[in-house]
Amino acid sequence: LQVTLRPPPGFDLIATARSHGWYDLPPFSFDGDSQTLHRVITVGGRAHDLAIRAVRGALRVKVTPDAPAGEVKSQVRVMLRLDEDLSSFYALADDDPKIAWARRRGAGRLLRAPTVYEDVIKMLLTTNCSWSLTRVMVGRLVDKLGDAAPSGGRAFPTPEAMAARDERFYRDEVRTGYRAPHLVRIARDQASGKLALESWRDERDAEALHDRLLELPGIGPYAADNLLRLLGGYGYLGLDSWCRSKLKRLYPRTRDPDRLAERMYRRYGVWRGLAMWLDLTRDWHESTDDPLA
DNA sequence: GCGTCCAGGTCTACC
DNA sequence: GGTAGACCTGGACGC
Repeated sequence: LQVTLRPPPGFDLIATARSHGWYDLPPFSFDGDSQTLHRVITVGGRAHDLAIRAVRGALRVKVTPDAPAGEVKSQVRVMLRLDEDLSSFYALADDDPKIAWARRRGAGRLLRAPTVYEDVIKMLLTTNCSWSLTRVMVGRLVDKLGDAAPSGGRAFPTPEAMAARDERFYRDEVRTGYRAPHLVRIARDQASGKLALESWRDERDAEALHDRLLELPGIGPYAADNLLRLLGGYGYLGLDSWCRSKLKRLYPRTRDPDRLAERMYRRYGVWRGLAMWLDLTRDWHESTDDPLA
């Protein structure tokens, strides 16, 4: 099956795919040579391969095996944020020499998973470790519990599949260390209905949502700020060791990157988290090299 | 080959 | 409300 989507004006697939590290974690992968974003999604309990390419202003999605086009389109729209309105952010950025490039480049849409659940689990696996360890932990989780697609790649595990395993499994086999009990609790609460993470996409009160994110086990300020971005709230900076070191590199005269960021992006108000992220990742969009290689 | 450090932090106990 | 210390893993680094 092949489906076609009409992206909004100015949309750029490459800038969206490589907007942050998610493209580097399965079930996403990005092929720089063919400029194709690959992804395994689950539709009707089965794993399907997607290959997403930009062709003459449209998005072409090859789906294997066939799946209902409407369901594929709706998952692609969520992942690529096709329905997000960034016009008021770009209006602010146009006056800022540091970030005015973003509109021209089509940057600003942050890639996300088709489910909030997947984003939460992955964000938890980025905490207190190197990016290479995040990649290893997510890879093992997907390999061991995800359903296989025709390509041999696997879908992200469902909450039910994850809930069926215990803490030992996440310690000894996925090797997530002290994060294991958090994974079990989030998976079981989501599978049982005690948590309803997918409904959080409809929450428009960013502060209330931020508070709820912080209540999740293993999710602290860094992870909550960044998850909120994936839910459409950009008012928090989500500073981590990578951001701080990049801020120091870009602005070597600063001694306190936290204060600098607080001051420098304040004018963006509810968009300040996005403004900072784009400022820090500008070089990712200026080169075809993989920034995470 | 071995020890140390720290990376896209969080939580608890204690002041 | 502020802070020290514990917590898994694996890659980088120095010796």
